Amino acid sequence: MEDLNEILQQRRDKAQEMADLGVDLYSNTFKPLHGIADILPPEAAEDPDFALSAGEKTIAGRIMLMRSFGKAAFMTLQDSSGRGQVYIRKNDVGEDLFNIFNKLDIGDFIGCKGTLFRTQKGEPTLKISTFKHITKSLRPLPEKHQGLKDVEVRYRQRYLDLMVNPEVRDVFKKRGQIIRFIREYLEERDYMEVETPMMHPISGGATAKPFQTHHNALDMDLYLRVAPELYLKRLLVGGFDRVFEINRNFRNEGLSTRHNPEFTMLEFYQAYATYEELMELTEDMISALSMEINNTMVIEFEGQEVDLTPPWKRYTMDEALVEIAGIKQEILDDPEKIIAFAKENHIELDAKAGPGKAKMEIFDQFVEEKLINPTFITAYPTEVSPLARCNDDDPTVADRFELFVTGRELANAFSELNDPIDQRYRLEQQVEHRGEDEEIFPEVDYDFIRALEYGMPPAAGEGIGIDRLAMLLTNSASIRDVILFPHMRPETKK
RNA sequence: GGGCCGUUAACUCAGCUGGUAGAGUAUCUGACUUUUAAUCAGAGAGUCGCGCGUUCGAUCCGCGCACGGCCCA
Repeated sequence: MEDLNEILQQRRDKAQEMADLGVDLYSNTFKPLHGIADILPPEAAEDPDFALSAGEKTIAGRIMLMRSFGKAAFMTLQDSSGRGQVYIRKNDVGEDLFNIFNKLDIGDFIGCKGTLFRTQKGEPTLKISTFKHITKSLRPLPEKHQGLKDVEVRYRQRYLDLMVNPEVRDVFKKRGQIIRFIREYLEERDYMEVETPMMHPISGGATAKPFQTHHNALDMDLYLRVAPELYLKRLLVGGFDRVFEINRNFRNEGLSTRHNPEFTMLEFYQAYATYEELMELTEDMISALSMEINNTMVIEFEGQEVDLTPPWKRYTMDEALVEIAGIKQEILDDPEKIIAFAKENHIELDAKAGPGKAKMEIFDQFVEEKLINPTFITAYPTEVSPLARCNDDDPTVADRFELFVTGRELANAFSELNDPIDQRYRLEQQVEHRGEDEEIFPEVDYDFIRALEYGMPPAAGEGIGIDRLAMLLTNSASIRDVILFPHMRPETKK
């Protein structure tokens, strides 16, 4: 027998009493016809001249609040449209139903029929002519004013968080709108949505620690994908000129306010485009998205103002290091001095790391966090861009950009390398120069090389972190606030 | 992995110099047919995260562990 505390036991006792009165505690026969906030919109409460809809209304929802007067009561009901007030009187519903009403708990679902009116204080309200109990709640809801604050409970029991914290519901509604907007935006531009494998025999497309798994029937090891890139490019080879995928990537690395082991990426590829055209597209898409979601291009994030109005600032990596970090150009021009500079600044570098890697690490440490308004950084060292096309005039840098906003990387894009000989060489170099890290498994994907040998049209491709984009547009400090069920350690039994 | 902080009733939080625990909400009982943090009267509700230690005595001090948060790597 479960050991129940007082409140849980009282709820169960009341449930039994209701059952004894002939109430089906978990019925599924009531069909709501109206959304609560649709017939009782918040603006109607503000505006005394707002005309309430006439006729009988049929709603269903969870009881969030109750104010009882003995023979009458007000309740606040909540459904997916929002909240609204209902009024019940013993005279209106009769003694039998009112007895059942007296057994209701906050948290129960009920269905109500009635008509709309305004109370003496002007609050639009549904006057109940009859109601039906729909679902019993056996646990008490969190406190009605303070809500649920304990972040651990909010993440572990997100259903509670969503139930009682309307602003959390809004964040996830916006997340859905963001993804829908991006889909429509790309489809309008003749991009086709595709799905590529989540389980890869070779972990490729990015340098990251993968999760490993095993297929029993085939007796083969597999990796959860760290990026879909190599498969999407195969589709360019196959003849789909514009493709995109919005899906999960998995990286077996630490957790932080910006990292969850599974996260959502948009990747898209466009044949005959260059990284410069993708900068234009990115500016246009994200600024339009901000208008769609927040009706403004000037948003607040963590107390600072961020202006998403295009055009956005552009720097080459060297320009950013000189102008923002104040590093002398002569250091950047000399591979030995760059590595020495990194070491002087306590940046740990792998023994085989070259000047490009050092430059990137210096950038991460001295520049990244200072890029608050959206900023494109271009001319990345080719050394750290194994899948990108080299610049025609300066092959030491790649035709690549990354986008930074609020000190965070938001997007990474480049003109794609489509020379199979060069690609094979660069991937083999990557394997050869792999670090001492035992948890990454660099391996050349020779089928990808073979695909390039058939000929991939020139193209540009980009990845945008959807979670970080959602953070930006919902003013959320932690990635856990935009992921419905963020990764947590197992709950310890209390 | 390191540093700092947190964990007390279902929820939000107090708890002094170590002396065996409090409030509001929620719940229960009673009153109340237009409230909206409804009101009024009364009541019940706790393994003070877990373990060990110090002490006559630990929610409080020390050590360890678990979970979480923030910062750093």
